[in-house]
Amino acid sequence: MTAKSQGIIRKTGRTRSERMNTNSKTVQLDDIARKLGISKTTVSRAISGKGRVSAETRSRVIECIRMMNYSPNMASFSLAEKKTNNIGVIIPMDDGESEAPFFQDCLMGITKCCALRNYDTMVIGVEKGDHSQLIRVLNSHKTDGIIITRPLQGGTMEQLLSETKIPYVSVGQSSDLDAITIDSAHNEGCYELTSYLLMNNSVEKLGLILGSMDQTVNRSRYEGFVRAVEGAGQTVPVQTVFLGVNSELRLRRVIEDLFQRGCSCVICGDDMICMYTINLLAAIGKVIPRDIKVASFYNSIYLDMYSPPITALNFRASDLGSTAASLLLDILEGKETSRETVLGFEMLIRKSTM
Amino acid sequence: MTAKSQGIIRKTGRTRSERMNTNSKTVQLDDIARKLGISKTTVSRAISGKGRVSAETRSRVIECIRMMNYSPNMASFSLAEKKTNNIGVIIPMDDGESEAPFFQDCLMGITKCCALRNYDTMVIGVEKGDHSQLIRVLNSHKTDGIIITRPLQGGTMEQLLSETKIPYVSVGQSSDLDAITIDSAHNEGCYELTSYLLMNNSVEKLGLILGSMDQTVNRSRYEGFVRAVEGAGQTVPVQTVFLGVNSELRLRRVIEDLFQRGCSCVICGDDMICMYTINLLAAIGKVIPRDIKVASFYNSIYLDMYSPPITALNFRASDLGSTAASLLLDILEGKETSRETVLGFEMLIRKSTM
DNA sequence: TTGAAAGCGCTAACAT
DNA sequence: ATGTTAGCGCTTTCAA
Repeated sequence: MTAKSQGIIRKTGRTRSERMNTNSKTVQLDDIARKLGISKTTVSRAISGKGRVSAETRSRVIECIRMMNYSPNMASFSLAEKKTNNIGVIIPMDDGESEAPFFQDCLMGITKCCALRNYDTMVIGVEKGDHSQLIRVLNSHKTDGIIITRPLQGGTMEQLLSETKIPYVSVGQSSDLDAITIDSAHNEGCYELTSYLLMNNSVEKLGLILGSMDQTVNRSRYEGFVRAVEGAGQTVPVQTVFLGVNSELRLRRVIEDLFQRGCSCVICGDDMICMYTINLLAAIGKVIPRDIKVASFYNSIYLDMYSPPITALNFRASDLGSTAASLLLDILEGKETSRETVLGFEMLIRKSTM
Repeated sequence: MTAKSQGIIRKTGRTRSERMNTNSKTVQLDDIARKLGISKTTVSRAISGKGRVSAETRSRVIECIRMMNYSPNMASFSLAEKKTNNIGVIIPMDDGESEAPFFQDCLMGITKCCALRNYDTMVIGVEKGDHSQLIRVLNSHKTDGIIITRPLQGGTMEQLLSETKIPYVSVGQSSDLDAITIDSAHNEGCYELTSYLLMNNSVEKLGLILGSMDQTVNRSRYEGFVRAVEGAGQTVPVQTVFLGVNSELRLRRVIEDLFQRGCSCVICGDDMICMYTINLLAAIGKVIPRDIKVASFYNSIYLDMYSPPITALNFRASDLGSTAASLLLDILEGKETSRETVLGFEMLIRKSTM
């Protein structure tokens, strides 16, 4: 190749402008219609499966789509269909609770399920009293449905969702009695675990530390606990039941109280509380289970790693997530779903209560 | 009120049909244009600020928008503007790594920053070798930009992104040398911590346990470690350096080796490895720091809770996230940004190495 | 400063 | 079975 003064020496690859031409003009319905000498309506029908298209045309379209690497523009689809193929997941962003591995696991389950069904997942962060992100998403119609991962007493979010008439599923009991919910059997699980400690494990003085009672899940836990205590013919040990414990400082005092009042066993409301508790116990030189037995109403991968192993209820957060997503997508597709789904639990009896 | 046979007794609230009328027809540009007796073009201009509108018209529009509770339909906006106001966040979904609190924290930072600038966050889960979710999102044009939270050696994701010509930011060093990156000073931090242990802390036999070397972050860590060792006039203790440790089983054997080879101190590559290590040490009755000193190249809220407190490098994952988002949004708005941003670290010297 | 009309890329009546 | 045409709700030339 002779390179004149104004010439360009072409490398082996394509030039920049060639690349631009190939890539920047994204192929769309019209392109493949023209290529095949048919109308875009037919192409659209071949793709969606709605309306009749001859088997041959369809396969030609399918083929061509792959060849030309076509994929539909969601914005135009959404505009025409009033459907985004997105769902929103409301996740708490408050410091102190948002760290809980539950939400991450749950989100994983949701995302995986959605991906399988051609949906995408939008994160909606809410802090206590700040629903601006949720409101923005609702107003802009960016999602077809919503999953609540931490329903609160009062149901402010549910109210917003109902007003917008957007379908939603709540992971955990909702204040909205009409809401579709998917929940772990917290109530039942806590009942079982508490009963076990009381009966089989002959614990005398039982303590309980629960987080914020704004969370419906903590109410379920408490109910299960109370049922078990009363079922064992005892009265709820109000002296050693601590509700609404939501700071490390507060927890520190609670633990002192526990010892002062002679508790031989303490149940922690969830994994985070339990980890803090274990840590605080170690810091004051107390040994589990010698000085005090410890159990948790919720397990997690982190809790799994402690030694001694902690007796706990095991729920699969990612299953909850994927089931929630599955339910929501069913609803969006117009299928009937049951109003309340409950997933089971596993009781892990381990050294911490022996 | 007299209720005739066919009469309806109206409760105090609005009837169902009234509610339907108020809510179900979402107000749009036309509505507020008609209400004000002007064209929707003018309304559009008043809102966007593009094109001249009289100050008075503008304020009337603004007022009316608030009154009628208007908010634009994103699908139509996107179609017209080729802009979604969404960004995608790629998060690893592989079992065993996706649990790391880093990604959750990072995501929080991203979401918060995006919300402030009127963007929403879409979760894109990738597993090793499975980029289908990413490809789907790219093809459908659901996001304006992408954040990679765990860049890998080889840069397959970066390649996909480059082909699509979608702007992206990588949290951590990228194989794509042109990529915009935001990173913690891992290299420097690991250098400092290792140097400290070697010099001030007079550790003789140092061990190192790192996760998968596919992750660019682990390469940075290793570089810092090596620099420090050589800077101290020593040679890298290959006998006690374990790279690519990515399972608990593997870790178990590593820890046995550590003791066999007489290590007096071990550095863990990250918080997850460190937690497992602490747990395994406890399980075989080893006491920190009496039997072995322990440090970590990455801190996290969970590690914070252990006792004894663990010497570690502290980086703020949520800051990384929000900075990444901020950079990406700047790029999307056409601002110039620096190609490489590095956030500092904090060295937490604690009991585990004393 | 404002309005009319075309167009973003798709779907869906309604024809043929 | 396939094509024509009219939107979906916004932005944006181009006129006035």
